[in-house]
Amino acid sequence: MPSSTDSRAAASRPQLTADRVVEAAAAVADREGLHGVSMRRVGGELGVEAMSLYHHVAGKDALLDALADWLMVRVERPSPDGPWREAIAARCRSLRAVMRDHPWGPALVESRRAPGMTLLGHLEAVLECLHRGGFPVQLAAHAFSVLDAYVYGFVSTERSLPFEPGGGVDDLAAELALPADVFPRMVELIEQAIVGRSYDYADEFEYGLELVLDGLEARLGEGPAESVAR
Amino acid sequence: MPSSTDSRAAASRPQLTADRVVEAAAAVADREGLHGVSMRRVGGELGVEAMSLYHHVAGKDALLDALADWLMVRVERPSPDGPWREAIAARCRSLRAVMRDHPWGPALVESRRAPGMTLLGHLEAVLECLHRGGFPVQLAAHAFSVLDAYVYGFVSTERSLPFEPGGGVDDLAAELALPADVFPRMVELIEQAIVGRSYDYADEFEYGLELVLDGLEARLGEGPAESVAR
DNA sequence: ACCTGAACACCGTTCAAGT
DNA sequence: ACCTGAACACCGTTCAAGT
Repeated sequence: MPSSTDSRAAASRPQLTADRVVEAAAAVADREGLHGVSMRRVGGELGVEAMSLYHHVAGKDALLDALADWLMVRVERPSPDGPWREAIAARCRSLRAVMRDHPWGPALVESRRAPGMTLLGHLEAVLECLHRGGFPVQLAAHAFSVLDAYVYGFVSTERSLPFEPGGGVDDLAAELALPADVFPRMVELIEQAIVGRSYDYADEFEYGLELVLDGLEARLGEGPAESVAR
Repeated sequence: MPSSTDSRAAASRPQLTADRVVEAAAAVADREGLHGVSMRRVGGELGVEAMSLYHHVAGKDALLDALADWLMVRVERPSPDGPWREAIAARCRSLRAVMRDHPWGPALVESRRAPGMTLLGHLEAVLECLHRGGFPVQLAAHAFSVLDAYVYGFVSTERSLPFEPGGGVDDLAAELALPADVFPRMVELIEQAIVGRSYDYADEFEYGLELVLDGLEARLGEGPAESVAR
């Protein structure tokens, strides 16, 4: 038997690494929300004391930075080939899907100060895709800004809206205690737009996405020369 | 001298009320960020122990709900008269201005589960404005969704972007350690779109806002009858 | 080298006690 | 009625000590 790797616990407990720490943090966040991600609890997830984590991550802030990176790795980058509109639409849907699967995502990304390398690489891929699609630099900046604002905003507001997607909507107005004389438009919207037709909030996402893409396509067609000159 | 209001401290320290507690919380948030809003610190802001707050707010969660309400009170509601586009644009700019003045706003709103009465009243005003502008219910729902997603998303992403608005941008690429061979599009964007012209991120907000409003106006013009029928 | 126990300065909240 | 001190169960982080 070798003498260097003979610790008793090593067999049942694989080596602690930065990656395993981040993975554990993601698991805790998925289960208990961003609020539940504490050094002690992430340590517990790995069968280790909280203080052990400090040998692999600089601190909680660094761990959250790494967790934000973990999230962006999961977002599909737009393929630089093929029509830009399809590629960009696909990456926007992917971004939204990742945030839906990990509801703590928007709040985490929002709380981070500087963008990580994975996020920067992702943005680079988006810009490259737009560039090949014929977007001059200035218009690409606009496109990037409005697209990301829309997608992040959508996933952020989606959960705080009065109607919960997929939930029962019959007693919704009653649940919110929305008197029809004070909130007539709101009650009307809930009744007509949700009750009575199979309301899927995913359709809402697509509607806005197409609206934004239409706007960008129109401005792209207005003539790239003008954008470059001014 | 009256006997009911003779406490010594009462003169120097006005009555503690729920409103004053929320106001103090806002002051702490403005000064130290959302992270700094603790019961103990809000109490300290009022010259009172943390436990005293519990006589006026149910707990920290209730205090944060009230703080989110405090924020929405400051957002200008769209006037129901006049053209819808101007009214809606003004309220979007107001929403953004409030969030700029209180950078903890997006994270706070994002963290709240259910919308407060002030937010509901605000949404009602937006829907009423759109209704008078000729929006059928379904299109109003779309408009409301895409507009709020854009505005919230914009203020949320604005602070986590690589370029800090108003800051020095000359050494930006170096600061981010962005090698031009790995991030060519990014470096190009920073150089051409920011350095060399007076880049104001406020313009970016207007650009996207007009794009979204253009899209809504076009869909409104396509014929409201169709939206109602389907 | 990697892990840990004890310790420090913080949290939100409860509760019995003060006025 | 309103305020508070002590207490409880938590935090992130440091540091000296273990192996």
